[in-house]
Formats: sequence, C-alpha cells, structure tokens
Amino acid sequence: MSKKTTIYDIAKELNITAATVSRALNDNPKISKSTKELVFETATRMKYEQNRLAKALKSGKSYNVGVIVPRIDSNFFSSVIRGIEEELYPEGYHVIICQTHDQEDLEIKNINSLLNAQVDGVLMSISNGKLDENDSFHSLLEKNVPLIFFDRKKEINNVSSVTIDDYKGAYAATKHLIEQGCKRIAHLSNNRKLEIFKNRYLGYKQAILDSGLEFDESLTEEIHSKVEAGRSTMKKFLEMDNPPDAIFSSSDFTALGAIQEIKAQGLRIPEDICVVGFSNEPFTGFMELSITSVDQSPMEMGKIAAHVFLEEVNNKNKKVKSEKHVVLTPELVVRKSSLKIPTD
Amino acid sequence: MSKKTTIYDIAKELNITAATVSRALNDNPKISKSTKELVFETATRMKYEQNRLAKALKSGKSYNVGVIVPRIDSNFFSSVIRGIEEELYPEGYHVIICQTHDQEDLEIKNINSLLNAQVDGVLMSISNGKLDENDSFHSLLEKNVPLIFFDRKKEINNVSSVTIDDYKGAYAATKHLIEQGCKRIAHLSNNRKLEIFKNRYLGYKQAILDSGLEFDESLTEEIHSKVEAGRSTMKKFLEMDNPPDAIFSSSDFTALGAIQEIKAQGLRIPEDICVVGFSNEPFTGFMELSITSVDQSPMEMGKIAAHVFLEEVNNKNKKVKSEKHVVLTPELVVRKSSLKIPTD
DNA sequence: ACATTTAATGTAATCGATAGTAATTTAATT
DNA sequence: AATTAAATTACTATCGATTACATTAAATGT
Repeated sequence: MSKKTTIYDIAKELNITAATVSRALNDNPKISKSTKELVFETATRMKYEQNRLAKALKSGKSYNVGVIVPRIDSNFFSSVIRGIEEELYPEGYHVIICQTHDQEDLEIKNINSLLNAQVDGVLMSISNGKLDENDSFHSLLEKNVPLIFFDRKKEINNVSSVTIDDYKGAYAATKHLIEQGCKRIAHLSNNRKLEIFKNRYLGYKQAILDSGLEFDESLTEEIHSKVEAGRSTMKKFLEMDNPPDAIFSSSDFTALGAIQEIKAQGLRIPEDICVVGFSNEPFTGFMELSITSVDQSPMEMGKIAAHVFLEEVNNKNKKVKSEKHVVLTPELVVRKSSLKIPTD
Repeated sequence: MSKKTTIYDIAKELNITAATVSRALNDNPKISKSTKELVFETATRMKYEQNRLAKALKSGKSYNVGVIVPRIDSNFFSSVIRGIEEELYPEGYHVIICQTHDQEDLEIKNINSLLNAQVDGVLMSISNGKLDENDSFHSLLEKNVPLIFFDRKKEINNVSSVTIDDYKGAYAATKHLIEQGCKRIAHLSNNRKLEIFKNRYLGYKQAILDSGLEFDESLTEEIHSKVEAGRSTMKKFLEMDNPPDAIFSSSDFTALGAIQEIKAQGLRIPEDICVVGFSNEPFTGFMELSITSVDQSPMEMGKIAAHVFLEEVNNKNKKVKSEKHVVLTPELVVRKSSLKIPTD
C-alpha cells in the first residue's frame, strides 16, 4: 500500500534536489563522487525503483518492441521469438507478441495496436493475406518506427530484413530427391506472392531443370500450410494418370498431410514416394517415419533480427538510413522419408 | 518527422483549454455537446492520437499485462494466450509474453522484468523448477499487482486461478483404459509438487482402486514432459518382469515417446499396449496412429483467466479481496491408441 | 587580495494527459 | 430586473524523471 519511492523522496531525505538525485543515479560526471555514493546508498535503502512510465514519457521511448508473427504455436516462430528475447532483454526492452493467423485484417489491427502502445520498433514476419496493395506498414514507416522483417519479408525501401536463402534450401532439397532417383517431383507451395514461397518454388524448379528432368507445372500447388490441405492435395496428385514419385513441400505440416494420404492409400515411403518438408519442426524428427526437412536456424534468425533493430534505434538520430539484408544459409536434414539409398 | 498532435495543439486550434479537450475526448458530461463535436472533428482532422505513455504516467497504469508460461511452442499454451488476448485487447490492454522454459531463475527474472515494465497484472502458469521455497510471487503480491494462475497453479492466499479438473480428467482416462480391458496401467507423471500433476496422479490412482485392480507404485514415474523422457521410461517399463499393458501419460509428448518405444520393440498399439495422453495437442490427431488424449479447452481457459483479471483490476480500490477459483471440466477424446473395443 | 576558472548543485521547464477547484457564462426563478 | 442555481469552461497542480540554464562555492591564477 505504501507508495513507491521517487527521486523526490530521496532528495528530501538527503536535503538535495531531485535533479541531483537523477544525475547521480545516471552517473552524470558533474556530480561529485561523494554525493553519488550517498544517493546510491539511500536509493537502495529506500528501495527506489525507477518509474519506467515517467522515463518513457520524457524520452518518448517505451522500451517495448512489437513482434508480429503468423502464429506462435510452431517451433519455428517460437524459436525466433526466443532468439529475439535473448538479445533484447539485456538491453532493457520488452517484447509484445502479436499473432496474425495469416489474416490481413488482424495484421493491420496488430500494427495499429502496437503503434498505440508506442513501441520503439516492430519485428515482423508478414502474413499471406491479400498481399496486393498491402500498405499496413506505411503507418509504421510514416511514424519513423523501425521495421525489420524476418523470414517472410517484402521488398520495401529502407526496411531491413533477416531471411534464409530459401532458393538454396529448396534447390538442395530437390537435388537430394533427384539423387534418390526420383523423376517426378511435385511441389506443395504456398502463396507465392510471399518471397519465401516464390524462392522455394524457383529453387525447386531450377534444380529440376538443371538435372535434365521434365518440369511439370501441374505438379505444383499453392495451398495453405495446414495438414489437411497437404492431405487433400496429395489425394489429387495420386488420382493423376502419372502421379509423382516425390513431394517437396514448403511446409512440414503439408508434408505431414501428404504422408498421411500416401500411407492411407497403401503406398510406401520412401520406396514408392519420397517426401521432404521445410522448417525442421520437431515433430519431423519424432515421427516413426521421420521426415526429411530443411532447417532454418530460427534462434539465430531471431538474434540477428534483434541485433539489426538495435543498430537502427541507436542510429535513429542520424539521417543516413541504410537497409541491411542478412541472409542465412539453411541446412538439409535427411531422414527416413526420403532416404531410398542408404548412404553408409 | 512532424511531431504528433497533442491535446494542446487541438486546444490552440480551437482557442480553448487542453483540459477541456481532454474532457471532451473522454466524453465528460460537464462538456457541452457542441464543443464535444467540435473537438472530435478537429481531433480527427489533425490526426490526434492519445499518448498512452502520458496517460500511463498519470494514471499509474501501463495497460500492459504480463503472461508467463513455461513455453509458447505447445498448442495448449499458445491457445491459452490467444484466449487471453481476445479478451484483453478490446479493453485496451497489451500482453507481454514471457517463457520460463521450466527454469526457476528465468521465472524470477521474468517477474522482475514485468514489474519493471509496470504491468497492471500477471497471468501465469508456474514452472516446475525447485518449487520448495518459491517466493518469486511475493514481489508481485507485495506491490499489489494482481496475479492469476492458470493451469499450473499454487495455493496462495488472495490469488485466483483458472484450472481444469485434472483429477476428473485423469480418472476418466484411466477408467477408459480399464474399460478397454487393461489390467496393468502405468502412469507417466511429472513433478508432483505441481498440483496438476499431483491431481492427475491421484485421479489415476483412484480409478484403479475403484475398479478393484491392484495399484502398483512402481508403474508410476515422475519425468519431464519430453518425448525422449517418455521413450526411455517406456523402455524401462518394458524391461520389467511384468510390464504394463497400458500407459496413461500426463503429457502428450511423453505419450508419443512411449509409443515410439513400444513400436520399436515390435509391440502393437492398441492390441498389446494402450496409450492415453493429456492436453490434446494437435499432433495427437495427426498421427497415423492417432492418440487418445484429454482436452483442456485452452482458449476458454485463457478467456476466463483474462476475465478474472479484469474483475480484479476493476475492484482494486475496494479493499475486499476475494480469490476466485474457476475449474473447467476436461473432456476425453478417444482415438486409435486406446481403442481395443470398437464402440459402434 | 582580487579576478577567473572549474566543479557541484539548484531552479524551473518539459514530456502529455488528467482532475480538483475557481471563474465565467447561461438559464431559471421569483 | 435582480438573484440564484446550473452549466460550462478556464486555471493550475500533478504524475516522475530529465535537462538546459542559472547559481553558488571552491580552487586557481596573477
């Protein structure tokens, strides 16, 4: 019930001014060593704690950072968030997490909500709603709030990003399938207006072309990253006259759906059909039939994104705006679902 | 670059006082209808937005709420969080999410960090670190910050909670296994200093005793909720002279680990061994061998927890402190892993 | 001894919104 | 028209920390 102690209380106690107390606590060089010590002592004795709200008002900084992701219940995003937190907490920032559930209206709501909370910056992975005239970021940029994309980015002036080389990851995954002897490799994609899915598609396509195989557009589908969508699309594939003998999926969840359908139809994995996913979600390793996938080092991604943010806020005064684009290299993790030919 | 418009700007524009503007915007009855309209118009025209930091300083409320969970990458917790957000966002609150990773030091750090951010309340599911002399909550209670437990609670004076009836859920799950003809039912538990795990254990035990089966303490183990822990414990069970014919697990993840080991040893599920998990994580339904589990209606839990919090902040002035304990009823979802006897 | 740095602290305004109280205008009453 | 009540708006302090500017005291120089 007792009110919090403020710098005024300390000042009164020591018969000095609040300004002096403030300076002392901030280690201002103009304050003598003796009073500094005195102030520090009484501050601890009186259990003083700085009022962040007051500081926030004065400085115009809230020391809150917004993080917007499609969802948090995937290992990938929750790991990125953990990386961000580990980097930002020591700097005194707090993280407000928002989920878009891939709905653009929620994305806009979240951005406004974060602006309202006066966050010092926003780190986000954009949703795949209607991407056409998506100017929900403008409100951020107008207000000069640093924005950093991670994973799912969009090419915007003055906006930095941290991504993986999706093209390379997809190329490696597809190449791997080809080396396993697969000839008709299908691709479960997602909204290709999003760069990550476009690049995965392109990497897949190029790997096929480079290997002299026939590229068949009808073997690619843009679907949601849901188990059920993967399953129903796989069903369609299997009804073709000339069904695929491998699936490269942009998502581990759709890969799982495909596997369910393949098994349900009595086909064998990897003997009849090989499957490769993307993101290296933990369950891909848990399954009895473990799933080959592409790891994106999410923790690392989060840490770097946070680091880029810190650079930007610290340079905010300087007019020299520079965008930074960090690209991480993904790693193919080969498991049972695609291993026809034992390597050892 | 142009600074934000404040109520002073509006006041100057209309030749009135900032106080009047403030009252008009807050729909104070003492302000005439005409000036209210005028103020609202100019506010929109000048793109006025309330400075939350200023309001926070004045009111002493940050309109931020802390949520502490062991981890966010499980469907259960992320769903609870979503429920909380849906309830709190419309009231103008923001949610700061913290993960403890079941480490007590992180729990303490998070609490301090949230206090530092001057949150208006904390909703938490406690970790299972060393629980003995856990007084990390005291700092919250001392400062009169509302604390609400959900799922993983602890009995503390004046602290409300929202949980499920773990005892009942466990009882139903075990009863179900008995009805399927299982005689030696093992239990994968977790730290029973946590009420939820203690209650699940008790419900399991009572169901066995009520059915006249022999209760064998050696068939219960306290382990971490990790796939690997479930697997290794199952291995131990299978090495017994008289191994179990069913597993009731406090966690879907350990249930999964058990299933992996059972299959690896060439045993059949559910014919040889039945398995039931807890939490109804999505993957329990995805698996080819779908897993029977206990649903905890996490969204609902989050919404109710948020609601209880709102009640508490709105009653904060009143001295009458009352704790509220909401208990939800869980639901058993029967799937392949335990269904020996087809019901239809 | 007096002028001039230098060091250390005090004074007061500021960030933006809110609320108690005073002041003014308007409406109602006799 | 005069008096009073009611409605409306203005004035000013406040939340707690920060900082430009002013002031005092001590130290140094000539």
